[in-house]
Amino acid sequence: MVVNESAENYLETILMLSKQLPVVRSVDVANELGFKKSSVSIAMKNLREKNHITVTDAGYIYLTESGKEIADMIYERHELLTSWLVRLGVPQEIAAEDACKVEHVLSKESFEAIKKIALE
Amino acid sequence: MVVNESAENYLETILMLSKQLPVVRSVDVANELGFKKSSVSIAMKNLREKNHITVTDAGYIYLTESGKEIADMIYERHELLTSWLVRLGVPQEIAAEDACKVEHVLSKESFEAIKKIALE
DNA sequence: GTCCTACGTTAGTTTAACCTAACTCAAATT
DNA sequence: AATTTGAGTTAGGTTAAACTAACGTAGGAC
Repeated sequence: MVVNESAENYLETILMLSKQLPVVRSVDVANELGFKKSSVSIAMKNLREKNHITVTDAGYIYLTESGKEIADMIYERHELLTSWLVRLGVPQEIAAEDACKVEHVLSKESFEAIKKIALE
Repeated sequence: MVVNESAENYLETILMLSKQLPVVRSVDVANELGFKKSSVSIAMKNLREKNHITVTDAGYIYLTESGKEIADMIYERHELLTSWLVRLGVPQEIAAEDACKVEHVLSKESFEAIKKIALE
Protein backbone atom coordinates (compact mmCIF):
# COMPACT_ATOMS: atom_id res chain seq x y z
CA MET A 1 0.00 0.00 0.00
CA VAL A 2 3.07 2.20 -0.10
CA VAL A 3 3.35 4.50 -3.09
CA ASN A 4 5.47 7.49 -3.92
CA GLU A 5 4.48 11.11 -3.92
CA SER A 6 3.79 11.26 -7.63
CA ALA A 7 1.45 8.28 -7.57
CA GLU A 8 -0.35 9.67 -4.51
CA ASN A 9 -0.90 12.89 -6.36
CA TYR A 10 -2.40 11.17 -9.37
CA LEU A 11 -4.71 9.10 -7.19
CA GLU A 12 -5.83 12.16 -5.27
CA THR A 13 -6.50 14.00 -8.51
CA ILE A 14 -8.58 11.13 -9.86
CA LEU A 15 -10.65 11.18 -6.67
CA MET A 16 -11.12 14.95 -6.79
CA LEU A 17 -12.15 14.87 -10.43
CA SER A 18 -14.57 12.03 -9.80
CA LYS A 19 -16.39 14.36 -7.43
CA GLN A 20 -16.88 16.95 -10.16
CA LEU A 21 -17.11 14.95 -13.37
CA PRO A 22 -19.38 12.07 -14.39
CA VAL A 23 -16.31 10.11 -15.51
CA VAL A 24 -12.58 10.69 -15.27
CA ARG A 25 -10.26 10.19 -18.23
CA SER A 26 -6.51 10.59 -18.64
CA VAL A 27 -6.99 13.85 -20.45
CA ASP A 28 -8.92 15.25 -17.48
CA VAL A 29 -6.09 14.34 -15.17
CA ALA A 30 -3.59 15.92 -17.55
CA ASN A 31 -5.59 19.15 -17.70
CA GLU A 32 -6.03 19.30 -13.97
CA LEU A 33 -2.37 18.75 -13.18
CA GLY A 34 -0.98 20.68 -16.14
CA PHE A 35 0.95 17.65 -17.38
CA LYS A 36 1.17 16.31 -20.91
CA LYS A 37 -1.11 13.44 -21.77
CA SER A 38 1.85 11.20 -22.52
CA SER A 39 3.08 11.66 -18.97
CA VAL A 40 -0.34 10.83 -17.61
CA SER A 41 -0.62 7.83 -19.92
CA ILE A 42 2.52 6.34 -18.45
CA ALA A 43 1.48 7.20 -14.91
CA MET A 44 -1.89 5.51 -15.44
CA LYS A 45 -0.13 2.45 -16.79
CA ASN A 46 1.91 2.28 -13.59
CA LEU A 47 -1.15 2.73 -11.39
CA ARG A 48 -2.90 0.02 -13.37
CA GLU A 49 0.02 -2.34 -12.92
CA LYS A 50 -0.01 -1.70 -9.20
CA ASN A 51 -3.76 -2.28 -9.14
CA HIS A 52 -4.63 1.14 -7.83
CA ILE A 53 -6.94 1.91 -10.75
CA THR A 54 -8.88 0.15 -13.45
CA VAL A 55 -9.46 1.65 -16.87
CA THR A 56 -12.42 0.70 -19.06
CA ASP A 57 -12.21 0.26 -22.82
CA ALA A 58 -13.73 3.69 -23.14
CA GLY A 59 -10.84 5.13 -21.14
CA TYR A 60 -12.77 5.78 -17.95
CA ILE A 61 -10.61 5.60 -14.86
CA TYR A 62 -11.84 4.11 -11.61
CA LEU A 63 -10.03 3.73 -8.32
CA THR A 64 -9.70 0.22 -6.96
CA GLU A 65 -10.05 -0.42 -3.25
CA SER A 66 -6.36 0.16 -2.59
CA GLY A 67 -6.32 3.20 -4.86
CA LYS A 68 -9.34 4.67 -3.11
CA GLU A 69 -7.78 4.04 0.25
CA ILE A 70 -4.69 6.03 -0.67
CA ALA A 71 -6.66 8.75 -2.41
CA ASP A 72 -9.02 9.13 0.54
CA MET A 73 -6.13 9.39 2.95
CA ILE A 74 -4.38 12.06 0.90
CA TYR A 75 -7.62 13.90 0.24
CA GLU A 76 -8.43 14.02 3.93
CA ARG A 77 -4.97 15.40 4.62
CA HIS A 78 -5.36 17.96 1.87
CA GLU A 79 -8.68 19.21 3.13
CA LEU A 80 -7.69 19.32 6.75
CA LEU A 81 -4.31 20.94 6.22
CA THR A 82 -5.72 23.53 3.85
CA SER A 83 -8.57 24.58 6.11
CA TRP A 84 -6.29 24.62 9.13
CA LEU A 85 -3.75 26.86 7.40
CA VAL A 86 -6.52 29.14 6.20
CA ARG A 87 -7.78 29.37 9.74
CA LEU A 88 -4.27 30.40 10.79
CA GLY A 89 -4.49 33.28 8.34
CA VAL A 90 -2.75 31.83 5.29
CA PRO A 91 -4.39 32.88 1.99
CA GLN A 92 -6.53 30.10 0.52
CA GLU A 93 -4.42 29.56 -2.58
CA ILE A 94 -1.12 29.39 -0.74
CA ALA A 95 -2.64 27.14 1.91
CA ALA A 96 -3.85 24.73 -0.76
CA GLU A 97 -0.46 24.70 -2.49
CA ASP A 98 1.35 24.02 0.76
CA ALA A 99 -1.12 21.34 1.77
CA CYS A 100 -0.50 19.71 -1.59
CA LYS A 101 3.17 19.35 -0.79
CA VAL A 102 2.96 18.60 2.91
CA GLU A 103 0.19 16.00 2.63
CA HIS A 104 2.59 13.56 0.96
CA VAL A 105 5.50 13.78 3.33
CA LEU A 106 3.94 13.92 6.78
CA SER A 107 4.08 10.84 8.99
CA LYS A 108 0.88 9.37 10.35
CA GLU A 109 1.90 10.54 13.81
CA SER A 110 2.42 14.16 12.85
CA PHE A 111 -0.72 14.33 10.79
CA GLU A 112 -2.82 12.91 13.62
CA ALA A 113 -1.27 15.39 16.02
CA ILE A 114 -2.08 18.31 13.74
CA LYS A 115 -5.54 16.94 13.10
CA LYS A 116 -6.16 16.86 16.82
CA ILE A 117 -5.35 20.52 17.35
CA ALA A 118 -7.04 21.53 14.10
CA LEU A 119 -10.32 20.03 15.23
CA GLU A 120 -10.24 21.61 18.66
CA MET B 1 18.53 33.13 -3.64
CA VAL B 2 16.22 30.35 -4.77
CA VAL B 3 17.60 26.83 -4.50
CA ASN B 4 16.12 23.40 -4.64
CA GLU B 5 15.39 21.05 -1.80
CA SER B 6 18.59 19.07 -2.21
CA ALA B 7 20.79 22.16 -2.09
CA GLU B 8 18.90 23.49 0.93
CA ASN B 9 19.52 20.23 2.68
CA TYR B 10 23.25 20.32 2.02
CA LEU B 11 23.49 23.91 3.23
CA GLU B 12 21.55 23.10 6.37
CA THR B 13 23.80 20.12 7.05
CA ILE B 14 26.93 22.22 6.63
CA LEU B 15 25.54 24.71 9.14
CA MET B 16 24.60 21.99 11.61
CA LEU B 17 27.99 20.35 11.35
CA SER B 18 29.77 23.67 11.76
CA LYS B 19 28.11 23.91 15.17
CA GLN B 20 29.61 20.58 16.27
CA LEU B 21 32.89 20.33 14.41
CA PRO B 22 35.88 22.67 14.25
CA VAL B 23 35.78 22.48 10.44
CA VAL B 24 33.42 20.87 7.96
CA ARG B 25 34.63 18.77 5.03
CA SER B 26 32.83 16.93 2.25
CA VAL B 27 33.39 13.64 3.98
CA ASP B 28 31.65 14.94 7.10
CA VAL B 29 28.64 15.95 5.05
CA ALA B 30 28.62 12.55 3.35
CA ASN B 31 28.70 10.73 6.69
CA GLU B 32 25.98 12.90 8.17
CA LEU B 33 23.61 12.47 5.25
CA GLY B 34 24.53 8.87 4.44
CA PHE B 35 25.49 9.78 0.88
CA LYS B 36 28.55 8.71 -1.05
CA LYS B 37 31.41 11.17 -1.15
CA SER B 38 31.20 11.38 -4.93
CA SER B 39 27.63 12.63 -4.63
CA VAL B 40 28.68 15.20 -2.08
CA SER B 41 31.63 16.23 -4.20
CA ILE B 42 29.33 17.09 -7.07
CA ALA B 43 26.84 18.80 -4.79
CA MET B 44 29.63 20.93 -3.30
CA LYS B 45 30.77 21.85 -6.79
CA ASN B 46 27.25 23.08 -7.56
CA LEU B 47 27.03 25.05 -4.32
CA ARG B 48 30.43 26.57 -5.07
CA GLU B 49 29.32 27.57 -8.56
CA LYS B 50 26.23 29.21 -7.11
CA ASN B 51 28.40 30.98 -4.54
CA HIS B 52 26.67 29.47 -1.56
CA ILE B 53 29.89 28.03 -0.15
CA THR B 54 33.63 28.47 -0.41
CA VAL B 55 36.07 25.61 -0.06
CA THR B 56 39.66 26.09 1.07
CA ASP B 57 42.63 24.24 -0.39
CA ALA B 58 42.52 22.01 2.67
CA GLY B 59 38.92 21.08 1.78
CA TYR B 60 37.25 23.06 4.55
CA ILE B 61 33.78 24.22 3.62
CA TYR B 62 32.42 27.60 4.65
CA LEU B 63 29.03 29.13 3.96
CA THR B 64 29.00 32.41 2.08
CA GLU B 65 26.53 35.12 3.01
CA SER B 66 23.85 33.78 0.68
CA GLY B 67 24.57 30.21 1.76
CA LYS B 68 24.31 31.13 5.40
CA GLU B 69 21.08 32.97 4.79
CA ILE B 70 19.47 29.89 3.27
CA ALA B 71 20.96 27.56 5.86
CA ASP B 72 19.80 29.77 8.73
CA MET B 73 16.31 29.93 7.33
CA ILE B 74 16.04 26.17 6.92
CA TYR B 75 17.66 25.56 10.28
CA GLU B 76 15.19 27.84 12.02
CA ARG B 77 12.34 26.01 10.34
CA HIS B 78 13.80 22.67 11.31
CA GLU B 79 14.19 23.60 14.96
CA LEU B 80 10.81 25.24 15.28
CA LEU B 81 8.86 22.57 13.43
CA THR B 82 10.56 19.78 15.34
CA SER B 83 9.97 21.26 18.77
CA TRP B 84 6.41 22.16 17.89
CA LEU B 85 5.60 18.63 16.71
CA VAL B 86 7.24 17.21 19.83
CA ARG B 87 5.08 19.49 21.92
CA LEU B 88 2.04 18.12 20.08
CA GLY B 89 3.06 14.64 21.23
CA VAL B 90 5.00 13.38 18.20
CA PRO B 91 8.05 11.29 19.14
CA GLN B 92 11.30 13.25 18.80
CA GLU B 93 12.75 11.17 16.00
CA ILE B 94 9.62 11.20 13.86
CA ALA B 95 9.16 14.91 14.49
CA ALA B 96 12.70 15.60 13.29
CA GLU B 97 12.22 13.47 10.18
CA ASP B 98 8.99 15.21 9.29
CA ALA B 99 10.45 18.63 9.94
CA CYS B 100 13.28 17.72 7.61
CA LYS B 101 10.83 17.18 4.78
CA VAL B 102 8.33 19.92 5.55
CA GLU B 103 10.92 22.63 6.13
CA HIS B 104 11.78 22.69 2.43
CA VAL B 105 8.30 22.88 0.97
CA LEU B 106 6.44 25.27 3.23
CA SER B 107 5.71 28.79 1.97
CA LYS B 108 6.88 31.76 3.98
CA GLU B 109 3.26 32.51 4.84
CA SER B 110 2.47 29.10 6.22
CA PHE B 111 5.69 28.86 8.17
CA GLU B 112 5.12 32.25 9.77
CA ALA B 113 1.57 31.26 10.66
CA ILE B 114 2.76 28.05 12.31
CA LYS B 115 5.58 29.91 14.03
CA LYS B 116 3.08 32.29 15.51
CA ILE B 117 0.96 29.58 17.11
CA ALA B 118 4.03 27.56 18.07
CA LEU B 119 5.41 30.47 20.07
CA GLU B 120 2.20 31.23 21.87
C1' DG C 1 -17.69 8.53 -47.59
C1' DT C 2 -13.99 11.48 -46.30
C1' DC C 3 -11.82 14.29 -43.15
C1' DC C 4 -10.89 16.20 -38.79
C1' DT C 5 -10.53 16.11 -33.98
C1' DA C 6 -9.92 14.16 -29.54
C1' DC C 7 -7.84 10.74 -26.96
C1' DG C 8 -4.50 7.50 -25.92
C1' DT C 9 0.04 5.28 -26.68
C1' DT C 10 4.86 4.65 -27.82
C1' DA C 11 9.61 5.88 -28.54
C1' DG C 12 13.03 8.54 -27.35
C1' DT C 13 14.95 12.86 -24.66
C1' DT C 14 16.02 15.59 -20.52
C1' DT C 15 17.13 16.60 -15.84
C1' DA C 16 18.12 15.86 -11.05
C1' DA C 17 20.08 13.30 -7.72
C1' DC C 18 21.75 9.59 -6.35
C1' DC C 19 25.06 5.49 -7.26
C1' DT C 20 29.75 2.45 -8.32
C1' DA C 21 34.32 2.16 -9.78
C1' DA C 22 38.58 3.90 -10.56
C1' DC C 23 41.76 7.45 -10.18
C1' DT C 24 45.05 11.24 -7.87
C1' DC C 25 47.41 12.97 -4.22
C1' DA C 26 48.97 14.08 0.35
C1' DA C 27 49.86 12.57 4.86
C1' DA C 28 50.65 9.04 8.18
C1' DT C 29 52.31 4.27 9.24
C1' DT C 30 55.60 0.78 9.21
C1' DA D 1 61.73 4.53 1.50
C1' DA D 2 57.61 2.02 0.59
C1' DT D 3 52.98 1.29 1.70
C1' DT D 4 48.64 2.29 3.29
C1' DT D 5 44.95 5.30 4.35
C1' DG D 6 41.85 9.12 3.77
C1' DA D 7 39.90 12.70 1.04
C1' DG D 8 38.44 14.42 -3.10
C1' DT D 9 37.45 14.04 -8.13
C1' DT D 10 35.96 12.11 -12.47
C1' DA D 11 33.57 9.07 -15.61
C1' DG D 12 29.85 6.67 -16.39
C1' DG D 13 25.44 4.19 -14.78
C1' DT D 14 20.57 4.22 -12.81
C1' DT D 15 16.09 5.81 -11.79
C1' DA D 16 12.02 8.69 -11.62
C1' DA D 17 9.25 11.84 -13.63
C1' DA D 18 8.56 14.99 -16.49
C1' DC D 19 8.99 16.27 -21.67
C1' DT D 20 8.41 16.31 -27.34
C1' DA D 21 7.18 14.16 -31.45
C1' DA D 22 4.87 10.98 -34.03
C1' DC D 23 1.46 7.66 -34.60
C1' DG D 24 -3.26 4.76 -34.28
C1' DT D 25 -7.94 4.84 -33.90
C1' DA D 26 -12.74 5.88 -33.13
C1' DG D 27 -16.59 9.21 -33.71
C1' DG D 28 -18.66 13.41 -35.54
C1' DA D 29 -19.01 16.99 -38.94
C1' DC D 30 -19.66 17.96 -43.44
